[in-house]
Amino acid sequence: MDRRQRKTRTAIFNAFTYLLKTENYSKITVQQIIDIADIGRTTFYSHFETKDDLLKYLSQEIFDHVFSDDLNKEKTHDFSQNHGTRDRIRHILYHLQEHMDYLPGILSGDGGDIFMESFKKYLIDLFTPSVQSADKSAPEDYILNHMICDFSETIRWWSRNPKYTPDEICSFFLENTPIPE
Amino acid sequence: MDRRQRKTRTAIFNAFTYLLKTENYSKITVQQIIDIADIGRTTFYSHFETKDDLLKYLSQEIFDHVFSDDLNKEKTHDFSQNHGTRDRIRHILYHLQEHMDYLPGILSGDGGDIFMESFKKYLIDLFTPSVQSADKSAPEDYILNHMICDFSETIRWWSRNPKYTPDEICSFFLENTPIPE
DNA sequence: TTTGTTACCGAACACTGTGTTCGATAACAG
DNA sequence: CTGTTATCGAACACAGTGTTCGGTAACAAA
Repeated sequence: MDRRQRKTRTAIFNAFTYLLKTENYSKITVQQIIDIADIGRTTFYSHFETKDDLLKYLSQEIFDHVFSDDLNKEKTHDFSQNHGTRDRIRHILYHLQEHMDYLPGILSGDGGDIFMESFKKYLIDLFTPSVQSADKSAPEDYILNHMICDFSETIRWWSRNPKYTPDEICSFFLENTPIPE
Repeated sequence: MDRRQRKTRTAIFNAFTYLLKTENYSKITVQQIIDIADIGRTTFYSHFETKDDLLKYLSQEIFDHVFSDDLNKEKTHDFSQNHGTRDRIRHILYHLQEHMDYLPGILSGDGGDIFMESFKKYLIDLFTPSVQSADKSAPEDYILNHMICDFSETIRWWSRNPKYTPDEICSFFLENTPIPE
């Protein structure tokens, strides 16, 4: 990839995350991003189709970081279906902590929908084994949805109460959303 | 209140809920509402400051309907703190079902934030007793937030799976978000 | 019925933000 | 050195917002 392309791309991402620290996604305008990234209007639109498009790529970047080695580890030693789920959750929370300063800005309103759409794909892999081994009358779909919602709400809550460690957050989560071991 | 005012007000609400049945809140424009309500532009803005403002009033209207007699019932015979919570939940779900056709349109994206801001105030009253009698290590604030999120997500799920009865939904909810009796 | 008030109308307006076009410039790769 | 490609900036059309203003018609009270 052209060095110029890389530079503008990171400049855009930096400007975007910078703005997300103090403003909700919906309130941020493309013009603001352009001004702070200090690039031409045309340049922005040659990289991303819309603001929503930009958020999709940013989300993907986050997930690549948060889930990358976690998934590898899981696939190599593939022991009983949901043993180790707790470790995986802790691991994800650990990585997620690094993005915590601008995550609230994403998770609110329309941004939340875009982010969650991708996020859910990963969480489905994480929680499906637990759902299947759970013995409940509610539809699997409901329980899965429930766990995903709990997890993402936990992250949202964490971003408002950042004093807690990933391990504490993991305990809070598992205490209130029991996962069969 | 002037009959003309009442007529336009309900015309606006009707147009709004009509649009919400097929479109998400964020995508709806004031112009669409005006066209369908068949009123002048000036008239709309003399009733509501913005689209967000309109949603706040609509939400309030919904809550007035859903929580009205429920709260009365609770205040008259005020027995042990959280006995009857299940009944109250069932009762709320029953009323909520009537608005289910346009609720998904509200709950997505920015609309969801506005709706939930008011909704939470009611749910805090509903769940706080249960949280206090729960014996958990997580902060009360976390657990309360957790329950509120579970409940609203249950409603969102229900709106996508409308074939279930309020009683079934209530069971699903309580099965996965235990409330101490 | 008359009269003063108030809601509604619609056309126009200023404003903000979006996404595109085009020609010029400068960085890049081979 | 040369052809390619990313960037730039200014201008543009467009969509949506919220306001202003003068005219009209419904209202409520005398």
